[in-house]
This record gives sequence, structure tokens and C-alpha cells, in this order.
Amino acid sequence: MQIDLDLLFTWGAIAKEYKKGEMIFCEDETANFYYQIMEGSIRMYNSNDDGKEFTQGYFHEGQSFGEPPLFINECYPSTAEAFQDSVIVKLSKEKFLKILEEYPAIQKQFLTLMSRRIHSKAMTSKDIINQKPEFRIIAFLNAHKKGRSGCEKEQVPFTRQEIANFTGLRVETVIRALSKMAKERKVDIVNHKIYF
Amino acid sequence: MQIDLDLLFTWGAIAKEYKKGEMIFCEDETANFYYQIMEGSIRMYNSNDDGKEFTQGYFHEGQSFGEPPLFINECYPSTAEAFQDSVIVKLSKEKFLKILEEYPAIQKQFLTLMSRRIHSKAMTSKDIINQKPEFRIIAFLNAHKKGRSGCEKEQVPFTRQEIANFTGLRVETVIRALSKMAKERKVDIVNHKIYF
DNA sequence: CGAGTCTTTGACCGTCCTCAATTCATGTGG
DNA sequence: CCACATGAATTGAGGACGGTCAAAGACTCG
Repeated sequence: MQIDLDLLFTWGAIAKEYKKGEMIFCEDETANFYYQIMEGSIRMYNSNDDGKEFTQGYFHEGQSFGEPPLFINECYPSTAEAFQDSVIVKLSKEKFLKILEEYPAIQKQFLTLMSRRIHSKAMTSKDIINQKPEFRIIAFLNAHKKGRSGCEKEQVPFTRQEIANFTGLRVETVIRALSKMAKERKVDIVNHKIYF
Repeated sequence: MQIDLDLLFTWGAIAKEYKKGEMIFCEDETANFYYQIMEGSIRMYNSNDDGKEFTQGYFHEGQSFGEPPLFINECYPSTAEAFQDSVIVKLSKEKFLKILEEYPAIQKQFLTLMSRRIHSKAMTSKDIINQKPEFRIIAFLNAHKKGRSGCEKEQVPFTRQEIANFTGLRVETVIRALSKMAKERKVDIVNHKIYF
């Protein structure tokens, strides 16, 4: 959990519901709020002229998102929308920055968090640039696997389109790569569902 | 300037010279030092099996680099090497973290810095994934332009190979894209030198 | 002047994208 | 319980673009 919910509410935060697909903020919009997920998950993405989308990342229950622009007075570089029905806590930028002032320990946590983000973004771009479709997909699957321990394959909760948007490939390419991988037993596919 | 040099030296930092091409730290190595550039510039990159390199970014005089792993106890995700002959100030991780404790203002600056990095990495991946070679190159040129004001084109201080490494393209592709862009006067090329 | 690096060009190839049509899975209402 | 609507997954054909390889030209710096 990023910031304690009681604390947030004490400072005037409010919780808001979003339906799946609803937009939370939009590319190039000014950043005025701190957001933290109570329930559900959200997706950050960019879309370009031809309508093609690139997913920057997914965020889940307990995580905050869209903070960097708050620290540097920039607009959002991407759009955020609810990936499932979600409940999100929202606090004004001013109050949020004040909390950080008051609680140095929290500020430090954010420094850590940002570092982690950079680290993982570095890995992602590396994977995406260099490698073949199959590699990108495996990188995606690894990065989004829940139970890291289990030896059994788990169902992947993403559509092929979603994988495509994250890896920068096209749906058809993802489909063909996945079927090949299924033949080689790198993944299992039963009833169109992917297990990894 | 990131951290005051006097302060760094007071805490026991030392300056070290690196010749162009010399390695400062290496992918997968444990992070033990804080680095800040006094003179010169450095390049961070990954290389993959086939020897192809992907440049994560360039850092210049007055900038620090390779900090994220210090905050999260991870190994370096990339390699850093001197892009020119450089002088670099080096301080042990422990002392560095102590400085942050002592001077909250500095810690805050780093939070800002990390946010800026995330922001620009987000832009970069967006540009790289979505677009055609020409777009990637323009994005690169824009990102690395010095005098943002001038209406006149300035010479680009990168080789085509360097542009290729950053954009994830091949040299030949960069060359062909650039000549096309020169025809359309999006850049000028005289004597093989690029002006943008 | 000469070594080394960078740039250029051409031919060829393979991969991934495009487009279009079909099948499948799921859920809803009659 | 079936018919239908919707969104996802598939498949195939065809083309374009960027990668690969090889060879040659140009520039730079000592």
C-alpha cells in the first residue's frame, strides 16, 4: 500500500468509482491530483495518429499512478483508464505535496518507487527494442505473472490485443507467435486461453 | 549541478578520469557508488547476444547517473561507458545515502530528477514503439538538441551508428531515412554532417 | 600519407504488417 | 433452450519495409 488510506482521507481525499474503460486522466492534460487504487486496476497508454495504442503499464490495487508529473509540473505523457471497474482515491496535488513535506519517510518511499519504475522501464525498452516477437511476448508474460513461485502454468488474464498493445506488435503477429510457442510447449493454449 | 562538489569531496568523494570508451560500470554488476560527471559525457546502454547495442541515454557535465539501483538494492540494468574523455566524481553508496538523510532538500531534488527520468523514458518508448524510422529519428534529434530556441539548424554531434543504437534501427536504415529527410529539407546534410 | 572509422550504395531476403474473411466463445433476450 | 449479437481469435494471401551482407568511397587525425 502506498499511502495509508486513513491518512489520505484525513487530508481530504475522496474515493471515486470508475467503470471499466472510463478515462481517469488524459494525455497532455495538466496533473492536479494524486491517484491511488483501492480496487480494480488501470492501464496507462498512448495512442498515435493511426489509432494504434501503446500500453505503458498496468497498475493494481494498492498502487499509485501518474505521480511523476506532480513533481515536475508537466502534463501527463499518457492516458489512464480503468482496466476493470475500479475505486480510486484522489487527492489534490497541493495536499499531496504537503503530505510529503510532513512525512519524510513517505517522501523516501516515493523516491524508492520512482527508482523501481525507472529500473523496470529500462528493462522494458531493452526487451522491446532488441528482440524478436517471441522474446517480447515472453518478457511481457514474465513481467505480468502473479504467482512467481509456482511451477504450474497460470492463465494469462490478457487478450491478444492487449499483449499486442504492450509489446508494440500486431494482434495477428501475437497470435501466430503464441501458436508457435504452444507447439514448443513454452505456453499452453486450451480453448483460446493462454497458460504460462 | 546535482550535488555540490565541495560537499561531495567533504564526504570523501574522489574524482577519477576515464578515457573515451572506458567502462564505468557494467550490466548486472552490484551498485556501490554514486557517480557525478565533472567533465565529459557518458552513455548508458545494453547489448544483446548478437552484439547489437541499445542506448538507454546520454549524460552530461553536471549530471549524475546510475542512481536508481542505489535506492532499491538492485544490480545495474545497463552498462555505462565514457562517451568522451571524462572526469567523474565517485562516492560510496553508504555516504551518498547518508547525505540524503542529512539534507532533505537534496533528497527532494532526487525525487524530482527521477520523475523527470520516468517522464522522458515514457516519451522515448512511446516514440520508438509506434513510429516509422523517420519519426524515431526526429524524436531522437529533438530530444538531444541543445539550443532549443534558435531557428537555425545546428550540427548533430552523433554518428549514424549512434543514432541507430538509440532508435533501435540499423545504420543503413538511418542513413537511408536521413537522405530522404534531407531531400524533403527536414534536415540538412553537408559533407556527411547532419544539421537539424 | 595512411590507418581507422564512418558513410554510402545496391541487391536480396525475411519478417511483420495489412486487409479481408471466417470461426469461435460468451452472454443476452425471447 | 435456441437464435442472435458482440467481441475475440484465426487464417490466408500479398506486399512493404527494414534487416543483412558485401563492397566501395570519404573523412579525420596523427
